[in-house]
Amino acid sequence: MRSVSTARQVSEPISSWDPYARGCPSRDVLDQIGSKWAVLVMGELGRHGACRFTQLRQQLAGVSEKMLTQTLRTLERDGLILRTVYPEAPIRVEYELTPLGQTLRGPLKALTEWSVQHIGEVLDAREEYDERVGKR
Amino acid sequence: MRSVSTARQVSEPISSWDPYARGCPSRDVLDQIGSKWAVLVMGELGRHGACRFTQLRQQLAGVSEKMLTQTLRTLERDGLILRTVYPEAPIRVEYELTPLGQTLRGPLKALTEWSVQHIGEVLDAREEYDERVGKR
DNA sequence: CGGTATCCTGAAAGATACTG
DNA sequence: CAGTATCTTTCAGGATACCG
Repeated sequence: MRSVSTARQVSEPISSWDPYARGCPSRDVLDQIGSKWAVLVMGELGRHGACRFTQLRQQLAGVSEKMLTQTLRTLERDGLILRTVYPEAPIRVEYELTPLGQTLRGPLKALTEWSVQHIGEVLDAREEYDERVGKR
Repeated sequence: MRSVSTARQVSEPISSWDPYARGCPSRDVLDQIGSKWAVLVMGELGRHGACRFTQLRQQLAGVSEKMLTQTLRTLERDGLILRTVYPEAPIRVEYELTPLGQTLRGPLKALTEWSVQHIGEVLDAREEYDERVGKR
C-alpha cells in the first residue's frame, strides 16, 4: 500500500506559486524537511557519506524501523537520496545524498547552525516569558 | 491553561549538545520551525514588518484562529516575535520580529529559496520514482 | 540484513461557539 | 478586535510481529 500520505492532494490550479502559500509544492518540501527525522537523516548522510540501514538506525538512536524506512523512502522519492541495493547474502543497502541532496546541505546547515548559536537566547527568552506569564 | 506542550520535558543532562541529537534544545527549535505555520508567520512578518492579528489571519489564508494564536504564542515565548498591545477601543495588537527573529530570516530565506529553485527537480524525481515503483 | 504489515495511542490540527 | 474554550477529527509516530 503506497499511501504514506506524504504528498496530500493539491487540487488548486498550478499558477503563480507563492512559496509561502498553502498547498504549493515548495511548501510540501518544507513540510517534509520539518518532519521529525528527515533533517537528521540528511545531516547524517551529509557528514558520513554512504550509510547502511542499520548504521543509520544506530546513529539516529530512537528512530523506529518504520519511521526510518518511511523517511528514507520519501527522501528517495524526492530525489534527495540514492538507495543502492547490493544483492549479496546477507543483503546490503546503502544510502547516500544525490547531487540534488547535496545542494540542500547548505541551507540545512545554516538552520542548524543558527539553532546552535542562538539556543541560549531562545532559552533565556522562554524563561523570561514563563516568569512574566506565571506571575499573573 | 498554558500547556500547549510545545516544549516537551528535557530530562537528559545538558552536556555536549549534538545539534542532531534527540531531545536537545536546538532540536526543539527546529521542530518549531518545521511546524505548519511558524515559517509562514515569520516570513510574513519579515516582509511586511508589523502586522495585526486579523491581517496575519488573512495573509495566511487557511489558518484557524486557534493555530495562529498558538503559533504566535510559541514564537513570542521563544523571543522571535514581539507582541504589542495598544489598549484602544477596539483593541489593537501588533506583531513584529525581534532582533533575534531577524537573525533567523537569512537561514529561513535560504531554505525557501532552495525549495523554489529546486522544486522542479523534486517534482521530476517524484514522477520518475512513481513510474518506477508503479511498474512493478 | 533490511525491510513490511498491523494495530494502537497521543498529540496536532480543525471547526465551532463564545467573550473581555 | 483579538482572542479563549471546547469538542471532534486526523494522523504522525511508536510497538510488535513477521518476511524475502
